[in-house]
Amino acid sequence: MGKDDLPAYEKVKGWIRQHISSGEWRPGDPVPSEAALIERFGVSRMTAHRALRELAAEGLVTRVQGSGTRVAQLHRISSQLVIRDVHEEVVERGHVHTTRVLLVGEEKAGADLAASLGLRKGARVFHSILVHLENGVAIQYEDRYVNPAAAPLYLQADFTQESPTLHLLRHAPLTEASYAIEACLPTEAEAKELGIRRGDPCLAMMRRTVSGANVASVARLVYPGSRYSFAGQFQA
Amino acid sequence: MGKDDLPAYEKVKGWIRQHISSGEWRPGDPVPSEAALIERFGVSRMTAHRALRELAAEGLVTRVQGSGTRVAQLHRISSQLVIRDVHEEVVERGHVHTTRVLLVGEEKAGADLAASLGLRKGARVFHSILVHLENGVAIQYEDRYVNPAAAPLYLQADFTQESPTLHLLRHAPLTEASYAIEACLPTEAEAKELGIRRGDPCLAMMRRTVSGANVASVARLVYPGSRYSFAGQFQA
DNA sequence: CAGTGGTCTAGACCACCGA
DNA sequence: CGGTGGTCTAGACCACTGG
Repeated sequence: MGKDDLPAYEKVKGWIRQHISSGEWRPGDPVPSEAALIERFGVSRMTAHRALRELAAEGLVTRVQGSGTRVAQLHRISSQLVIRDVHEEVVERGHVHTTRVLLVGEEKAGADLAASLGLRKGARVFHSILVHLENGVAIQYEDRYVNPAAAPLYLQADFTQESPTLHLLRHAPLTEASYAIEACLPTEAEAKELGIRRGDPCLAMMRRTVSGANVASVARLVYPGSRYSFAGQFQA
Repeated sequence: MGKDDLPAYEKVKGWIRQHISSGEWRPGDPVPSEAALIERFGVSRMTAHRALRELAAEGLVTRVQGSGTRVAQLHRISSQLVIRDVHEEVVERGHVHTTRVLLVGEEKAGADLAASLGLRKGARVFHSILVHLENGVAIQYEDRYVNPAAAPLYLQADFTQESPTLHLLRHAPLTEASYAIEACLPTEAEAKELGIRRGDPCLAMMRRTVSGANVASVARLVYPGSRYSFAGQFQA
């Protein structure tokens, strides 16, 4: 069992994958055509086609109508960068997550902020500043602005029990997000709250989330460089 | 035209996608079954199935055999972080990429390095240090160790013409990679070559690539924080 | 022109879930 | 048990590529 009960298209995919990762078929080399696979595996064309189509979607082969299928030139290094709720992440490591709430309130948006949130200048926005601690050590300074239209109950939330990220996910399902990760030095306030020096490098993530028709939130998350890194991996 | 000549399965996908991203169908809500889509769109089951299967692969819906298809819980922001060849990236921005080669040579690996590369302590390894410039401005300091077994011709390469990444992709097709992104301060050498001050924060990426049975390379890539960021986005 | 991939159909059998 | 999704086939028409 095991390999025997794999679907036919998976067998075909595995066979091709093996020839590629073993180096037998080099980038640019032709991959057997659908007709050839039909003969070799005794499958229908739809099945052979699905195998090749999925390999193309995975970036392992390149297909050109009328020309054929070839081993892809560059296997890009890519990886799913998953941005998660801090609370979830810390708890999963078996550690204790606590939150220090520095500010929860309402403000009038300046021009830049209003533009980011898709609101008029001077519109009411919610503002929160928190520090997240892992086993008592500060790992993230979270400065967040929220669009009241997306999460009207934001100010009532108890952020020591429910993180802002979680509150937003619950009340404003995510449809779109963009982010940028930069290196920076902490502001004076950030350094003080994180318990680091002004000269200690930090990772800063700017994140903007959209829920349906509204921009839900813009946040700046600052991580002490010495205590946090983004990691990931990629497998062919 | 335009939307009219889309394949049927794309029309079905678009229709479902629209209902989800507009917020009309919330996470957990049921998505029309294959049978329902067959009726509504007048397509065959294979076509309806393909639409739902691809949406599931994209993470937009969840399918459970015997139960049905539902809108996925989008409770994590995730996005394809693509790590690309610097040269390609710069050229794509319409800028000029140049390289300053600081070192190309052979060394004996210390214990840590040997372990990373899967070699014995004291084994021969290739070592290169380069600076990549975009329109004459340094954007990346690349310190790389290469396993001779994976790329025997590494020392002969002209890195002003072919970046180390590209050379490795050509001679040692990528099968696996892992990375970590951190914030750090540059070393004295890095600061000097990048034209920044010792106190300027940087992004550092540690990258380890595997090709077939060999670890191909370990690299440390340092980016000036003021000139580079990793960005991405996620769309439902 | 022959060979390739892109799409689509109408049926089929199976495994699974929930009432 | 009926409804669901997972897989598969045999055949079809089309668009594109290359010699």
